[in-house]
Amino acid sequence: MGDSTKQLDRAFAALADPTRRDLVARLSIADATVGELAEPYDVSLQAISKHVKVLEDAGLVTRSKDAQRRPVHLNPEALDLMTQWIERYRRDAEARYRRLDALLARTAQDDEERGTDKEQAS
Amino acid sequence: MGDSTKQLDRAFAALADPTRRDLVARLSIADATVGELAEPYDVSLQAISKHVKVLEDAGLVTRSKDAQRRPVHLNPEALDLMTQWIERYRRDAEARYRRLDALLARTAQDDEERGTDKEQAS
DNA sequence: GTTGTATTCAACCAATTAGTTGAGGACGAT
DNA sequence: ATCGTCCTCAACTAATTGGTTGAATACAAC
Repeated sequence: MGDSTKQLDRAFAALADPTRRDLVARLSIADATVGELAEPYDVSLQAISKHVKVLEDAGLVTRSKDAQRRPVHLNPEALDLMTQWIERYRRDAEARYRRLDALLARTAQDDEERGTDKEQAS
Repeated sequence: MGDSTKQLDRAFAALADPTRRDLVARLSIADATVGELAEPYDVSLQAISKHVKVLEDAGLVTRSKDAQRRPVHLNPEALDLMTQWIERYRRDAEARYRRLDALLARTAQDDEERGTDKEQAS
């Protein structure tokens, strides 16, 4: 199992939680310490610390050291990895459906021209 | 809690599993029945059926009825919803870091021009 | 050195999840 | 009507997860 597999596992799992998505949204505006991040929620500071650790293990954020503070910093490259995975397959699927739609439209037009309603093209 | 919140919860959680990501990858090529999907893996058919249900509850796939078969069909729009969420915040973060980098570069240049190496800007 | 602040570690609990096996439902073919 | 096929439902298990509280660490400041 490739290494990027586990990375994607963790990244998608990390964003599956609404609190963690909210943290990411806030970190896209500005870096913040764990304490600052925890302030708006009515869960314990430790719970938020855990959430940040999940984001960190997923590679979505990094932490630096500033005295006893640990400023959390969003890592856009990890987000980019996710979109690239998704977009690859979304594009394939959409291209396929466009081709299928075009084929169906052409077939329907042919039928109409021939005045047929329910025939096999053999 | 918004409705799109739960949708995103489920979609991200669904793609957090490597087997389910593999299913999505294969469905981007062609629709397939549960039996066909299950064939390559060495887990039970029921396990794959459950995985497909998770993808379905997340809105990532739909199922039609063809006799006793249930062809599974990838839904690119759900994937699009995910990329839109991610890209919004990725763009914000990257724009912010670009601005910060530019500022730092400018400051470093100013320092150099003044011949200073480690000074506070008041 | 003692105090205060910022954060993590550890142990625990309840809920969820990915897997199993066994039974059952829906449908086509004979 | 019965048989085989495709698939889901139900019940169970083991592992993971999001939350809790209490103790410990790291550092600045006094």
